[in-house]
Amino acid sequence: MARINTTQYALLGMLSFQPMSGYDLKKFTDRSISFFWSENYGHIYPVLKKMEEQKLVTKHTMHTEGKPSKNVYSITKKGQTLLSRWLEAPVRKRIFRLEVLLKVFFGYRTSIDNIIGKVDAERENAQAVLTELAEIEQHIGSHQHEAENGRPPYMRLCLNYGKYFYRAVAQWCDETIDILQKERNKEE
Amino acid sequence: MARINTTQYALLGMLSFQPMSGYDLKKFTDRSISFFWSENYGHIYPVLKKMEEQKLVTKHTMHTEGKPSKNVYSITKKGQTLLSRWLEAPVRKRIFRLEVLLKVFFGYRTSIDNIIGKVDAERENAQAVLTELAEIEQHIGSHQHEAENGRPPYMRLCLNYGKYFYRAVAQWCDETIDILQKERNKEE
DNA sequence: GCGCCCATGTAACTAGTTACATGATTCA
DNA sequence: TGAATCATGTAACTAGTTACATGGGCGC
Repeated sequence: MARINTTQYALLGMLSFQPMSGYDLKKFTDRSISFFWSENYGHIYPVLKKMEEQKLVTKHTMHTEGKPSKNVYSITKKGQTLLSRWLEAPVRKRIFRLEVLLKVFFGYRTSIDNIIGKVDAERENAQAVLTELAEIEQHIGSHQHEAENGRPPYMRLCLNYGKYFYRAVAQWCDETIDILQKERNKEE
Repeated sequence: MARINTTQYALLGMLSFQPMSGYDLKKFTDRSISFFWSENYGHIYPVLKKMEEQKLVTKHTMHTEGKPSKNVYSITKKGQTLLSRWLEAPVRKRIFRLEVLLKVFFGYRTSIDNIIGKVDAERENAQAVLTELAEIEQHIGSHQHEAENGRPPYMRLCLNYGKYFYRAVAQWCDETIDILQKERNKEE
């Protein structure tokens, strides 16, 4: 069985843009694609090491004045080939698990107010992400031409997904809170 | 650190509706809440065992004519207390990882047609889930009164989430395919 | 006789998180 | 001098998946 390490492909993809260190990769993830992807150091460093052994990346130590030196990784030809093959493979269906819906589903075992609170927290989170997305959009807006350069606006398409998704979540939260508040009033 | 085993709470919640076996729990998950939750045997059985040791559930062997006998688990008082506490705890933020967006994001490393194909598969999946949700809705529609019995329609609220979410995904897919097809035509 | 559903379980593995340990430089 | 940022890494753990092993009963 082919084992698929999604983190590996995420790192290879980022390195296909430019050589980066483990620290850089984490920063890039957190700042640019955090709304649909995350990584942590405890996973990044071991995977980089493994990829170096397999010659998918090469390591170079870089010294910058006034900063600790760092290990910068570059993707190799072999790495690029592997990345391309992964991009062509079908997307694995990952059944997502929504803890908040599990709590709503078991709502009978707790108070309506508790559930309303949980949904409200979800709403606030969705709003916060939407704000964040708007900021990223503004930021890439000013670099649009350099970044896209006549090619498909892939970053923008990802941002769109975020907007569609979190807007839908916010709407559901509003509707749900409304329904639950009416239920609560009925009880009184 | 308090360790949180979400599967454990999912199982406890389901057992709070009625006593079930490992097999029943899997069936329930697949048939009723698969659009936002999943479990597999390799996780269910060990967790049930662990919960029995901790006296959160009790096991009884049930014999049914013409069927293999099965181990039916019931939630205990202690289990109910733990479930309530979990329901009141804040929802843990689980950053979801969307493989399809990762592929879109790395679109420059492959062909537009490949990306269009991936998005199209996503669209078909969303449509299929929407159909499935409609079927579940129809099914619970006929049992509405018994199930909800004047209490908040929690199942329905979960279904609504699914509808909002997959409709949003389908819309994004349509829009994205449209944009990418125009890009492809530009290239020719 | 075959395929499907019922039913339970383990072993091996892949994936991902959290906590800890360490230490440099910059800036207020 | 202390907080923030830069930078790398390991150990221990939690979570989740896949494959395998086993076997009975039902309906066509």
